[in-house]
Amino acid sequence: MTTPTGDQALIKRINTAIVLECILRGAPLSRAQISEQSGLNKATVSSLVQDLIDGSLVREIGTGQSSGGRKPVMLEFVATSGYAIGIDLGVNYIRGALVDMRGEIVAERTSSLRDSEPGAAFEQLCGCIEALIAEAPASPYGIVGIGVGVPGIVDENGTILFAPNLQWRDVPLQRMLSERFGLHVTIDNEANAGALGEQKYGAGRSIANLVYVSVGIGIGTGLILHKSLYKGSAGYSGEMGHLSIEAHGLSCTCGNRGCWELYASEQALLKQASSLGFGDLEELLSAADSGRQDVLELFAGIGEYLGIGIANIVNVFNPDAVIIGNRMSQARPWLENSLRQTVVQRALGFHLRKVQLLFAELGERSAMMGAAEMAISGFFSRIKSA
Amino acid sequence: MTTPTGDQALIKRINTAIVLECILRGAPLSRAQISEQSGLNKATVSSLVQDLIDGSLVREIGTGQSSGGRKPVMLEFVATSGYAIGIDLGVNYIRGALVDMRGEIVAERTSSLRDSEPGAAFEQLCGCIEALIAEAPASPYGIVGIGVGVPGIVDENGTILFAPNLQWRDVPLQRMLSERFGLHVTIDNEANAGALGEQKYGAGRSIANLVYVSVGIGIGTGLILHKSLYKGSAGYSGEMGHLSIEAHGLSCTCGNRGCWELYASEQALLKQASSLGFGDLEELLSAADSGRQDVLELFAGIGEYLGIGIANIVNVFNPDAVIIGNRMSQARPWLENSLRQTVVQRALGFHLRKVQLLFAELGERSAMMGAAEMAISGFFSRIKSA
DNA sequence: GAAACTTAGTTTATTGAATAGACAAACTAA
DNA sequence: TTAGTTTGTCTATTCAATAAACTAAGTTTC
Repeated sequence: MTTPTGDQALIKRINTAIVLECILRGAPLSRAQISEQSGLNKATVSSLVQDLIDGSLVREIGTGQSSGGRKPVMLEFVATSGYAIGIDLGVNYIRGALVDMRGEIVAERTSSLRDSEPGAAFEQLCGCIEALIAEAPASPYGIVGIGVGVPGIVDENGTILFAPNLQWRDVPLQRMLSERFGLHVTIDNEANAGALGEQKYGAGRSIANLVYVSVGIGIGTGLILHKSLYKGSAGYSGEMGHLSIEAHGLSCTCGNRGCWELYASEQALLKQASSLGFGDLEELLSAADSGRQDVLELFAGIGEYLGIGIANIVNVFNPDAVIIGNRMSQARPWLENSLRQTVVQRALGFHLRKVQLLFAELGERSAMMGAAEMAISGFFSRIKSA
Repeated sequence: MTTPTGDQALIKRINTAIVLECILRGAPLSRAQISEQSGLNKATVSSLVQDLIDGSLVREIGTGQSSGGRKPVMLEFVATSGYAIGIDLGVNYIRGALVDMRGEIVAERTSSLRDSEPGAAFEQLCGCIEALIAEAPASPYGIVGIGVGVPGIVDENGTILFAPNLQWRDVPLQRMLSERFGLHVTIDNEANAGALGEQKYGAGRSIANLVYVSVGIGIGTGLILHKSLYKGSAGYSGEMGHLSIEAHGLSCTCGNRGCWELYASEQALLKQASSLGFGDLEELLSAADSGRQDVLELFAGIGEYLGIGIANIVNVFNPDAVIIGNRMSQARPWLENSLRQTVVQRALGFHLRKVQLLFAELGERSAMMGAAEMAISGFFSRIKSA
């Protein structure tokens, strides 16, 4: 009633998960190797592997190299046992992908958001999802779920409480999508999705504690602590864009003053750049690329402010890595120096021994891949508890 | 080898823990009630309870009220099955307690630290521990462990890497104490210990996500996320005293600028108060108590700066509660208004719906009780895995 | 006050998961 | 060929949880 009680089914779930994990990590490997790596008895492994084969999640792919005895039968995860949809719903675009169970992209669609009003945007979103579903090959489990990253605060029921740049309030996107498609739907904010994406498929692969800093129009952060997303008490932690770094600085629409994102986001950059005659990030990037001094100084300034906030993050979380993602990560060449210098100057020495400063490997796909990962891991946790 | 594999012993450990948890929570209750609350079968509960009785951790205390059938045999946890030592090693004091397994204080000793040089302090600490051990009644498990909270950064091996106000560096306190006493020793920093103490025995009882802000000479924080201490990658997270709240503010010894503790700690208060002719916190408290206007304004100012940092904490962690502890919590009557006002003004509205702002209930005993709790929970996790 | 119900806790037989160890299958090396 | 090795399965055993029957000890009802 209260706590999940322990019985034999629990053991089996645990051990099945261990076996599956071994296969996912170790690519082609034999039952004997799984037994050795996991510490499980050979007989146990055989039995669990058989169940996984019966469940179409694993298959035999012929014999491997002998090392002086009987040849091993190699196993691999069946990446095509099902497919997941990952969506990055941006302020002015929709980016979606159909991925297999290993996160390989099978189909991808990007379109600009024609009308950000909730009703119209929802229809466009559904269109994108339908098109992706139509491209899915036949598979044992079909579409295992839909994950969506959104630029706003999401509660534990998948309702978008507030998306400032879309001007949305209280949009129950999870319910809407699951009613429409009859599939499992997970909604989370763009930064959490990005964090998951980088942790699973990108720069932070298998790092236990990392902070993903999504620097776009605003700044969002996704926290992965002890290998899992930390969401706070009501599901909306990580609003670090509104960390105050100047107690008596600029007033922010959030009610606070001196919020980080007023100094270090794309918006902050563009505001300063407007007096130089630049209108968007792309123009600034190419100007920097061609070496314009004033633009380089602009980027260095943003880098410094990013560093101030990141030093705070490092001091608070002592993470293994901080990953800078979203649009601003494209400016890496012109940010990195001043950013690193500031962090080294400002973070406590003990932390610096270990923390890595990384840039997103998936580029603009971090959030989309993370959204897909939410769907995939949702599927795995369902089959584990069934 | 890698992952802990699941077997029947694991089930038994899990279920024993569930049963014990029920008994710890539900005070006197019967086997039948445990079965109902936990969902475990009556027979299973009977068997596990018998093991716990054999292990002296639980005892029968006679029959209870019948509700229309056979009278139940009531069970309770044997709080005196063992004792733990909890120590708060301060900058200028040593506070220690002998507590039973339920955290009731059996004996307590406080002394001022005569000489903060590591060798001398260690001897005084050992003296305190010896005296407390001598007061322990005979019990099945004896002294189950020693927990120590220290004002500094501690690594995963219980070595004090750096304690600025004690001027200690690289003191392997855990090894020193466990060699001396032959007991299990846990060391953690004072803020982590305080967080644990308040979460287990104080204002934050059974709250899942809380941030304990220890406002003393400096500011430290202890993070309890998902009901367990979050320690970061190397064991020293939570250095929020060095969160920069004024990007271009005062220079701090840590290398950063505008650190929170330069504006909101006891040290900050005393610095401002010196021009008014006050030398320590106690004088200021009594002046405030007698209504001196300038002193009240001083406290209000500190309250505001505390609020600025706490608003940041709330935005970052979305905790269920923030608990203000250590010496400055005594100033609650004169801080609370300006503090609450600032937090309400600066934290994002969504968070405020849920977050509670609390003051430490254990007062100066938070860290000591948390240290004892570290020893007790260490004991429980040992008997679970044995 | 006896019969009928209720509740507490134990006993018994069963289920199912993991395991050790025996074993068969399939290979290498000499 | 023969000896040794490695892989994977089979068999008997152990152990924890469980359902169901059962004993024990009450209360309620008429």
